[in-house]
Amino acid sequence: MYPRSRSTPTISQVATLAGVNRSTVSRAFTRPDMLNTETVERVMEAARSMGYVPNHTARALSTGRYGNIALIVPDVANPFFPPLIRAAQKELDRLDFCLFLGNSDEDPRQEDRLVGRLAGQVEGMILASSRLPEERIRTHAAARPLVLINRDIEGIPRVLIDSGSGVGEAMEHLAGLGHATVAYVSGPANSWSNRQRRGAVRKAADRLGLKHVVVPAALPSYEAGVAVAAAVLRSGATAAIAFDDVTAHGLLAGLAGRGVPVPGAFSVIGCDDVLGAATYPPLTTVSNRSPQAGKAALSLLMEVLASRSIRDVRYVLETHLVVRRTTATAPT
Amino acid sequence: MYPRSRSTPTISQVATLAGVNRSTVSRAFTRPDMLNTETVERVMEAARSMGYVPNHTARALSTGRYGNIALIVPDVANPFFPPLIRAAQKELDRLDFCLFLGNSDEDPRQEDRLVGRLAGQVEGMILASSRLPEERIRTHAAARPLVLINRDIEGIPRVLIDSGSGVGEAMEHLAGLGHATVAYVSGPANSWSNRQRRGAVRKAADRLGLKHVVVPAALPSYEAGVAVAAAVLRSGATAAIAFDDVTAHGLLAGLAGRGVPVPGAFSVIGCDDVLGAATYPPLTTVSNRSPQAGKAALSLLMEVLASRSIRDVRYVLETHLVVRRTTATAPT
DNA sequence: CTGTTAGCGCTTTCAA
DNA sequence: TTGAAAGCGCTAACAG
Repeated sequence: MYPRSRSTPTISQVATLAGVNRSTVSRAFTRPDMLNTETVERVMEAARSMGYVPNHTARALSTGRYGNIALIVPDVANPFFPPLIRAAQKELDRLDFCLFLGNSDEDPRQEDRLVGRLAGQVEGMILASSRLPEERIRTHAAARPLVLINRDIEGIPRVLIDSGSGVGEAMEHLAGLGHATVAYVSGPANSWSNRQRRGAVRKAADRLGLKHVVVPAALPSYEAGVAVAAAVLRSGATAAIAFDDVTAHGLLAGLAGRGVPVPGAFSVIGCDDVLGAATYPPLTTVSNRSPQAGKAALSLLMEVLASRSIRDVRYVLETHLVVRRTTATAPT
Repeated sequence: MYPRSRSTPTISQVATLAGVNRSTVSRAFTRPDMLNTETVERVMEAARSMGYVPNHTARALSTGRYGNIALIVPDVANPFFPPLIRAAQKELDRLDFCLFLGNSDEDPRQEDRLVGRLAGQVEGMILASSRLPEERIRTHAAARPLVLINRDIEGIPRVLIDSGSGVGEAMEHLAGLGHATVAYVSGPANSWSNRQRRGAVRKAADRLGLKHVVVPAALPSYEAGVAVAAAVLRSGATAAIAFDDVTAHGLLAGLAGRGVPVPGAFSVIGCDDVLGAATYPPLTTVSNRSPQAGKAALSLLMEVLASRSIRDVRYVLETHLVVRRTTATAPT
């Protein structure tokens, strides 16, 4: 059996033993400077002798300061997020905060549910790549400190990884290699990053005089990438930019499965650089800024917490093209 | 500013709107069966219209049930853990629990700090691949429900991924290919999995009449794998089994950098199958059971919570060899 | 400096 | 089936 909650000494018990009022015990722990030195000592001695530890939950309920924040992501297992989570954690440790992690499984309803469940025990939240409709996000943001990653909503503090810059470079790279039409393998419909990347492809295509087609993949997953290979080939493109590295990786496999040599017969570019040089051939991709995004989002959130007010911050992280070995001259 | 009273509706506000007592609202959420069906509906309707969600913290203070559990891992960014985390999350959602995530950064002191910080707000914790000394784990386990993953301590409920079975198969595979001496590239010194894998290599080597050498890698990381390549080559082995896929992947790169063709001149086997077929050549490895481990650990923890007592459960998940393309006949 | 007095938001007897 | 009332453990005005 584990010691029941009853067995944990409360502030009152300590107060009785020390012969002071409960508030004095409270102050001995939170503002010892307000108290007589020997009073503090007496209280601390009593506390120590009983093994008293302040109850985090009671304190949180009373102060509204939870010492917790929540980070909600669509899929922990998507390699884009772990570095972001890790970076956020690192900052939180310094601040003596705890981290709630939520996994929405790419489902807006699940995400909404998580926000609700977590709301009562955190001081603020970070929504990474939120799939929620803008209106829901605004509602939540009005109720509590909230910072967005890769979601661009005016009036809500947000950190954006501008893959547009990198995607632009990718298009130039492709144009330089003589590709005339490129396919964009799209990601989740309600993903801001997806819209941004699709837009960057279109804009660059116009600027560079290339043709482009959009080939939708259901989810950002390896399997979806494999499945989309046929459609990509059918599109008449000689190169593809995929929503992310995971999808690109699947596409690579799908292409290989159809006997299409990369980069000889077809060029592929990913996004987010999460696979490193692990694919074969090593994937040309757009750089990854997710750790920086995690850190920046946390700093922003802490600022908001400190000031108790929302500034309309829009923090943008630039990306660039990382050329590896899945791109080459267009086939003739 | 985030208005305090306006922000999150409380049970009282819902009660007023629904024209019932606070306790009735409470019951509508916790024991609807105790109430008149239409009362429940009226309350729920009011709650929905205000966006009311029960406050976890207040509930916890009142009931002593926190509805939170903590999962501590050495490194979220190590691909072994995200699937495990995801699996745990999925179960928790069903149970309406929230998940605290702790990242110890492979540092026992940090892990200890996390346990302390989290202890006061969770009903139980799961320590995955804990780097803590046994004595610290026992202390923590005595104070609260605790389940271990990949750490074998008698008397504490634990889920073990038996990579021993898979490593044994790997050794047989290598022996069948004519390799006479194999290197084990070891992982973190205080990792149970590492000890287990090293032991399995030794045992199989004895059984099969092979020679084996242990080559230590500092951390389970790509970089460490690259760095260890020279030592592996120097060891006289013609094949290596690495502590995990990430290390194996680095080793592959290190070998390639030295002009050693794999599998022609050297065979490599990983562990945990976290890279899928993403490496080149696709990595022969030992299968991954981490999602099952996450799910099992959570079930175990919930059992402990329900029974309020510790059973000495030792739940073992078997693994097997996944042959891909980094192993071949020993060079002559 | 320290005690008094209200709560924080919710659950849970005990009555009605 | 529902309401009234008493806390859960702690903090925070407000006195003194």
